[in-house]
Amino acid sequence: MRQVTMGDVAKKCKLSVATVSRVYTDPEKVSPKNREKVYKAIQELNYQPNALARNLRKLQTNSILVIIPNIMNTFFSYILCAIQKVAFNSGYKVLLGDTDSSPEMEAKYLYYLQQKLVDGVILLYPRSNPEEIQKIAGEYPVVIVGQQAPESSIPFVINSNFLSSQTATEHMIKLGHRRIAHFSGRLSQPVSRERQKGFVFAMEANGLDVDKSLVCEGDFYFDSGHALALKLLSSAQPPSALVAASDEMAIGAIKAARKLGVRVPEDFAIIGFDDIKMASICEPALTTMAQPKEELARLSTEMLLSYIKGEPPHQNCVVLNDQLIIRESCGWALLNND
Amino acid sequence: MRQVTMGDVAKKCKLSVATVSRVYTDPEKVSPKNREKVYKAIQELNYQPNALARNLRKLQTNSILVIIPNIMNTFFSYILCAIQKVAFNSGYKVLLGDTDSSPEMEAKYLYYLQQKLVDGVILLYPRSNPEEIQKIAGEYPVVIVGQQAPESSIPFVINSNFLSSQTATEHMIKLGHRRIAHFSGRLSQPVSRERQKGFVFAMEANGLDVDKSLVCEGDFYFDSGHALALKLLSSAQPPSALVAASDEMAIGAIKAARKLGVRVPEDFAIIGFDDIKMASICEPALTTMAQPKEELARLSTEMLLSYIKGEPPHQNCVVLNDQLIIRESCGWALLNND
DNA sequence: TTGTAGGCGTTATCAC
DNA sequence: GTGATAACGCCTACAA
Repeated sequence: MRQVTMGDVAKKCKLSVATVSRVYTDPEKVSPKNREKVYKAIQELNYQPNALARNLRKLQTNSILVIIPNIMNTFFSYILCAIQKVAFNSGYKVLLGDTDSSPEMEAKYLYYLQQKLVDGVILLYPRSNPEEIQKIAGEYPVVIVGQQAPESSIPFVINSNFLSSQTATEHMIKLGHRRIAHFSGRLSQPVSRERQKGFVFAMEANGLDVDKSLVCEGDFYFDSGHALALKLLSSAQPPSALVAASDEMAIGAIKAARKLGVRVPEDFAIIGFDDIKMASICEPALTTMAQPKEELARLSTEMLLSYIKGEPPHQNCVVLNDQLIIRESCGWALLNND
Repeated sequence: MRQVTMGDVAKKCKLSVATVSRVYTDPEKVSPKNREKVYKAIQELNYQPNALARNLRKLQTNSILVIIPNIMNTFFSYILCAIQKVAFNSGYKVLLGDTDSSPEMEAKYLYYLQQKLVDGVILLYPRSNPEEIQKIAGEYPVVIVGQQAPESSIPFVINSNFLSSQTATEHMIKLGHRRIAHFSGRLSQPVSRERQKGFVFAMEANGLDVDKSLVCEGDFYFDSGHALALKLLSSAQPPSALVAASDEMAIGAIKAARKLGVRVPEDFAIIGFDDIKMASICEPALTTMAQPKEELARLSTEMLLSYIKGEPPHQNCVVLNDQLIIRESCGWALLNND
């Protein structure tokens, strides 16, 4: 069964394809009478314009690609969801690029731009090297989320990692902790380094020793937090508090503590980062630095879309603030109920 | 800067576009010498074939659309992730269609098929009415996951909802419970009805009364489980056990119990459905019926792709079995440690 | 306001 | 093995 084309519609209502086309692109330019005729023919033939042809003609796809480390993490899936909503409302489709945290996959996805498969890319927490990214992003619309693009003009949206990590650490210090551990993500990632620096800075600024054995490299995932906490808590001099660079690691640490019979927050206070869904549900509920996920998503998408349309962007680089959310895992309530 | 086309490559190596094209589609048919020339020119010009043109010419996109109620739920995001992996390995791209559980959105996404934006659709847990779906699925490749397409020939992959719900309920009965509650999803969805029926069947088959006030309609989400449990547990005759049709609702119920000082599983045993990530992490860890997510994803994708390629499918309808995963929330360990 | 016709960049079918 | 050339279905000057 051959596909119904504009030609068929045109023939049916004895008008030219140009007129039919105009009904879609600029209905005002068609006389009401003919417009009706066209609508009727479209209806009768159950015609739908072929997006492929339109795309080729206009050399654009009206779709964007979201490159994302791992949609299983609710932090990412939340952002993805928000991006899709904004994009959809602007008539853009979202192609999914889950990289499973692999730089190679990331690179492969970036080449979709060269193949004209998508009009632009939102790159979340990139893992591949900056040159690779710059090569593509120099020629096509790319917005990076969660990482500053150093010495390049790629637009980005990030949160205040250094500052927030500092805030989290100082929260623990205020609660009286002196021996505080920090779990970072892979230090190959700038985000991880920023958060670690914020921790170290806060410690030193408050005249506290940073015990190197308590500053550990994880990978943002649950298992690494679990393993690290297990090790630290069974050591000779366990810390009394933990600043984790992700909620997943923080929750892993909670589980580790429970396994060892260490009470949270009484014996071991924990603060996370991200505010994933599980943070409010786990036991005890996790105190955390909430990232402005909605804003991150909305702004980056809006930036990308105006970039695609060639509009001058309102802003190229945005730094958003995180928010400390106090729940149970840090012992604030304990202290303040006394 | 004009885009580099095949013509440019052809000119550069003094060959025809046909030959250049063949280097991509059928390299064997080009003499090794010319093949080299073409590769070199491609390299020098940094040429990438334009997918739009290719798509139009071949009238296919090599991409599929996954229509999904809510990617924030790790059950769905897990499946999505698995689908994407299988699709990617077969050279297919995945377009994301998060419907936020809205039938209208679902319908809109289905029309991507008519617009030739995608070659096929995997429809997860559809919410719109069967006629609507049938209209499109009759003409284009569609595979449904999680719902049987009654009296239509749309291929589908489901799990054994009735049976599994029965298994879950009988597990509770074996543990000695008599007054058991059931939380279903929206009863407008077949999945919900199946699971509810399985519960009722198991109760009656074991000679137990089904107290209507304990058979409650939720919506699969956390909040509904929380609210329903709160109500039931504060009633005059609270149940001693709960069979929930989703892990989210089950975890909501755990939280509700904790809020009321009801111990899980000692005073209130709970079993969930799905085996989302949080199930193994929450406190107490949730006993649940694990759906074969990986299989669901793999099979549906393979079915869709062979459907798209016009191959005769190995199978049109697949029913997979769930697996009972015993953790802490149902009290099995309690009983068996005695 | 409407119609004609030339692309958009590729692939596939012919001849050679 | 290679090269012209006609589609694929739509959009948009330009002409009428």
